[in-house]
Amino acid sequence: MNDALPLPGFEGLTTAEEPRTTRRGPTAEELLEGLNGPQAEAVRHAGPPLLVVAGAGSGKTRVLTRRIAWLISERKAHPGSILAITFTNKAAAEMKERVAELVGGRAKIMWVSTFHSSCVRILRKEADHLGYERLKSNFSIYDAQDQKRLITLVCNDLDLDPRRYQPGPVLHWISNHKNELREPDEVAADARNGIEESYAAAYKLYQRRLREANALDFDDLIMETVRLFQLHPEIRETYRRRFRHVLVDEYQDTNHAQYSFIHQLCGQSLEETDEDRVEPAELMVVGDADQSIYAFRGADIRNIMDFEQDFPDARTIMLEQNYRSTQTILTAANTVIGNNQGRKEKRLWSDAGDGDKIVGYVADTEHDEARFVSSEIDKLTDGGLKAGDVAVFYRTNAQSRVFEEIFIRTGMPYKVVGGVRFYERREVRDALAYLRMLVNPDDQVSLRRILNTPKRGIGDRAVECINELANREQVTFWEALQRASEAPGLATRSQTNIEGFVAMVTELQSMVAAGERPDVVLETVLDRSGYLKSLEESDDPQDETRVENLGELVAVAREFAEDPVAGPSADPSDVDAGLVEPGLGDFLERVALVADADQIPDAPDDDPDAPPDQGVVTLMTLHTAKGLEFPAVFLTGLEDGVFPHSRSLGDRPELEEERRLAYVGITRARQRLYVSRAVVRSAWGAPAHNPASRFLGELPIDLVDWRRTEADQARWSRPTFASDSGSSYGAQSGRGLGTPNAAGRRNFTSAAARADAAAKAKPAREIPVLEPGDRVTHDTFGLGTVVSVEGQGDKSVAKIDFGSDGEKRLLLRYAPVEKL
DNA sequence: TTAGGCTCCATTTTT
DNA sequence: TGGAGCCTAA
Repeated sequence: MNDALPLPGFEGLTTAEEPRTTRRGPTAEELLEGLNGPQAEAVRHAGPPLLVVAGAGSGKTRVLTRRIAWLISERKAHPGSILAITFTNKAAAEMKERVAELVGGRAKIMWVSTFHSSCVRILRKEADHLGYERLKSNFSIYDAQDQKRLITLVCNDLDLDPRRYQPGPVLHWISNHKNELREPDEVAADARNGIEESYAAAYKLYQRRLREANALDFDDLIMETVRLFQLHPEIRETYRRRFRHVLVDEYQDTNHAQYSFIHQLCGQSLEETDEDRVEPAELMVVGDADQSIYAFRGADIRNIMDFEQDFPDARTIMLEQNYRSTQTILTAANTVIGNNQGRKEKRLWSDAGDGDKIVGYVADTEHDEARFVSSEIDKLTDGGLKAGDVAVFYRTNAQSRVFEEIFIRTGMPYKVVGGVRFYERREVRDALAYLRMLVNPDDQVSLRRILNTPKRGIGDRAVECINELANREQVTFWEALQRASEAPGLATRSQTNIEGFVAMVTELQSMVAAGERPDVVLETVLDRSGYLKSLEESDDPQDETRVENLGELVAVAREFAEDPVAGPSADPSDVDAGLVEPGLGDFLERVALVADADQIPDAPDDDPDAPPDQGVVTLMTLHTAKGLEFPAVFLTGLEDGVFPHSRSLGDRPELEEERRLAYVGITRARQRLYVSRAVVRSAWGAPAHNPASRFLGELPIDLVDWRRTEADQARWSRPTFASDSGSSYGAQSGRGLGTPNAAGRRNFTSAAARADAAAKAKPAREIPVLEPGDRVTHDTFGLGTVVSVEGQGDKSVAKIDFGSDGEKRLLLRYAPVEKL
């Protein structure tokens, strides 16, 4: 067994300084203790690639950590030969910690991180081969916001009609191609029509601009690493030699590029003739196709479905025993997910007993729903549960507001996970943009962002002139700024302002060059740029919290400067090996890769006002909830158009992804599950009327205890409406789906509630039976032609082309549509 | 060039 | 409902 080989090419990484006094590792018995058959088998497995199909709550994290410990202490694997890839930085930190508990400090040397972090480390190390001269020390990593700014510039330069080519779709298109590892030229050659040509042109220029800015976006991090491996087999072999054990968590969420990365390391060697060829690393992937909820960002469920074909001698182990939830909850989850087609059957079971029934509630409005949730939480906490045991899930971040309002009113401590994250706040991004352009002046996006922030009299006109100079002289934007006097048509006033700016930046850069600590640089920047002052002098009350946030950012930087190894996603192995001396660039890299809500010391929210030991109620989106569990879970907003989201209605794959999301939500609950919906929900101003989510109908009827149903709702709601909210329900959109345009709204003369009840029990109006090609008329959109029809009865949804108004997807039960 | 008022627009999910 | 971008006046 070659597990104990030294690490060729990584001589710097030895375990020599590792404390030899570490207690003896755990025994085999200890490592297998408490595991069931399949779990133990996965831990002990050796040899061929292994797929562990891990149902929700089946203890996969435990299996992963035990296996890593097993590799180290039983199979004598060098910890440095282990590469474990997790989905979030948080998961990585936890895993590392838990392995360290088992085998001691040796665990530090493992690579445990996300795909992105791993790739950054490889790129840094191998930067010389990539042809970006300065890549090694100071490239910027562009996140979605930066990408958006850049693509806007690009589309501008290409004179693309901004209405037709919006940043979002263009970026999405580019991202898809990057994930498929397709270069711009390749894509351009395949373009079939004008639109695709424009997209390809945008891709090409975008990529060029990235390069000029010494920047990589998130997709590049993976793509460039794979390309590096493909172009330089000798580098790939180095890593193949180093990483003898590769473990991938959440495999169902990998995209094609990530799959290729894994394949480079663990596939059969490509050059069969190569004498040096290295046996592929031992691979274990863990995942659950039913929990794949990231297709929208390129995750390819086929990666896990086809694992056995991709790795021919692979073995599969199924973990179906659930240690988390009651049988009631599991049965519900199984039934719902059973509606998806083409999945591999898997039945979770539990010996925890049936437990309580699922509680259902139909609310009048979203406020009513929030009240219900709040009062139930009160009952639960009275009954001995802690606030921290409770979570409220919703589909979109915007839905958190009603809950926050009621929790504030009732004094229930809570925290919202996700939402506008710390690193996405404007002031934080501004500050980071300053730092980024100091480290990497070619970073045009950052530079432009802060050029006139705070206002220093360098407006659009001036930027335009500089840009022109840059293009004419073929120099970077920063170089052009330094030569502002040569810019054609630049006002003297602007020129003076620019010179002042350049002087300030130059001075700050010398600080960075001198190796000043990140926190010191940051504080100086905030001071010298006048940014802090402009906030302090502002009378906008929001700016007060902005100042506080900047203080927080300085604190983060200080913490990093003092102890770069501590904190989230620390990768001490490089630090230990002296490969990294933490400076401003490393701080920025860390921040770019860790833009994750729960990593942020948002302690002010968490600690002070929380009653000791009680914790706080957690509010989050279903996506954020993946991987977590709570004794009591509220699944809210179960309405067609909200969850499943309106954009997924009528598209089978997307709808199935929504269903997997429901599955994820349900299986987060340990003991108690609540499902609720609101008949009327205010979305962007006007109240909208949503039918019950189809997922509610998929729950086994005898498992749900309906506290309040639509029938109750119809019976009781009118007085509620009159006393509760009087005025606001006069005019309502009659359409639950489609675009709730302000124009032509249809009045519900009676309470919306009654209309819904009537529509549900016995349609108030005949539902028109439509076929593709039928001509129809709509109260708002006028004449249209039916494109397609899905679903039946009161669930049927028609896609109708209204000419200039575009195509709409309408739920026929509500849509004011008549067949002609 | 900027500030302030205005309209209009939009709402998935994120490493 | 709110935020972001546009236009106008100074």
